[in-house]
Amino acid sequence: MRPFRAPEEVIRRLAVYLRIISRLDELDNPYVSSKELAEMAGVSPAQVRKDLATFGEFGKQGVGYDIRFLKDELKSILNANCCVNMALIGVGELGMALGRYNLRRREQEKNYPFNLLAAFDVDPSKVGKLIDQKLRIFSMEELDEIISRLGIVLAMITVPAGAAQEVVDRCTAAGVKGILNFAPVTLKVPPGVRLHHADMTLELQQLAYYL
Amino acid sequence: MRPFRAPEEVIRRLAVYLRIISRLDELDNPYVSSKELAEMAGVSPAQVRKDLATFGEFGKQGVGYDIRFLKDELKSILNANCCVNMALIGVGELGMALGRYNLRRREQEKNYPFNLLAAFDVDPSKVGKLIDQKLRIFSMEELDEIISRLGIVLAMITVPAGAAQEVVDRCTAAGVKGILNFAPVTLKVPPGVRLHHADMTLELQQLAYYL
DNA sequence: TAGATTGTTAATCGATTAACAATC
DNA sequence: TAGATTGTTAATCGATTAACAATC
Repeated sequence: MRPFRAPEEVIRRLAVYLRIISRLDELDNPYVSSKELAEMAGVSPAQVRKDLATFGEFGKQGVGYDIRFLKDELKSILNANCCVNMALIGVGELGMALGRYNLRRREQEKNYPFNLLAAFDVDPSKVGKLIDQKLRIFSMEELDEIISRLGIVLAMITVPAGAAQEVVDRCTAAGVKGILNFAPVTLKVPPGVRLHHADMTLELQQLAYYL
Repeated sequence: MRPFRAPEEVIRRLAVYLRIISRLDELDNPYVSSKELAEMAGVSPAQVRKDLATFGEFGKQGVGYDIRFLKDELKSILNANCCVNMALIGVGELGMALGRYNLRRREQEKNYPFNLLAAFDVDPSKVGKLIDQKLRIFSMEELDEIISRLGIVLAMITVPAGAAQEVVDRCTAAGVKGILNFAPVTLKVPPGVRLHHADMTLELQQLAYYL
């Protein structure tokens, strides 16, 4: 049990490498070189080797990386070989679209690890309904109990900006360890909880600068 | 004509600062200190001063930053005081949700700079329809001509992963300078074009690592 | 003036790149 | 073996933090 955590740039790229080699047909060629992988990921070969070396020695000199082996190792590093239980907080239009997108990928892709188990909304007319005959919408009052009971560790937050901090506080208190926030607002989380942003407007503003 | 481009970390934080001071009431207190701004943005005061100093001297020693003045300066730096013409490529469920979200913010927020002018989809049953009685869906064949004619510089890509690269190629050929990609795939863009990713699955995979 | 806070410089930290010995 | 490619070390680059003189 080491408290070692790799830098997030490395983890992001590992996820990209995993996506790429998952699409490679290992029957065609069972090995891939850092040069090839780098080309497909849009980074340098040295970066690929450095990133992988963070977690071990996965390659063979003169040959490259065994695709099937590397795939399994990356999945193991990224916790992508087990189920990750998730909740969706806020079933507005965006939340609904993201929720259904997730359910569909979960059905269609074998080994898609993200398992959306519960949705929540303040609107009483939505509570009790099912999304795609599968995902139940609970009231906000039930949030703490459901999250604890179902062992939910990740939450996607698609509530209005003004409500986001309170939602985050309640989620983390109930045991959520990672949050993906779509609301255009800065949030605080307790130590040990990871917060990522998927804020469309912030991305657009960055793009606008470089015009 | 400045060939100077600030690092994207700085630009992202400037966008955050702008969002924060836009919510501050300058009648309450017309000045904000780097300490206060840092607290609200979740960064260090030194970072705030360094970021702002990249573009000029906006503060007064012993006093802080004039909120209204800083707001205008940040808007000017980020190109957020003029209209930015955008297109939406791919009107699936996610594209529809993002498009409508944008139209709504454009209506409700004065000075929201992003102007969604056209949507595109391959599905003939969607072509010709309007989204929220405002945004017309064009066929993919019309993409090049519409983008050039309307002066569209940013594109949000919400097509399936397999179609994304071709869409990007056509957009950039037609004059698009910035792309926000929602498809789970690595893309190549020509020099001078900026590409950002808003890939939910990649974010979730990163979060899963830190569990 | 005295207290506060900026702008800036220097020190630190961390990530990327380049190079190459090890070795399949 | 000869050629290829890894894992790793050292060099480079860039970003963050700390400290403080300038000055409102």
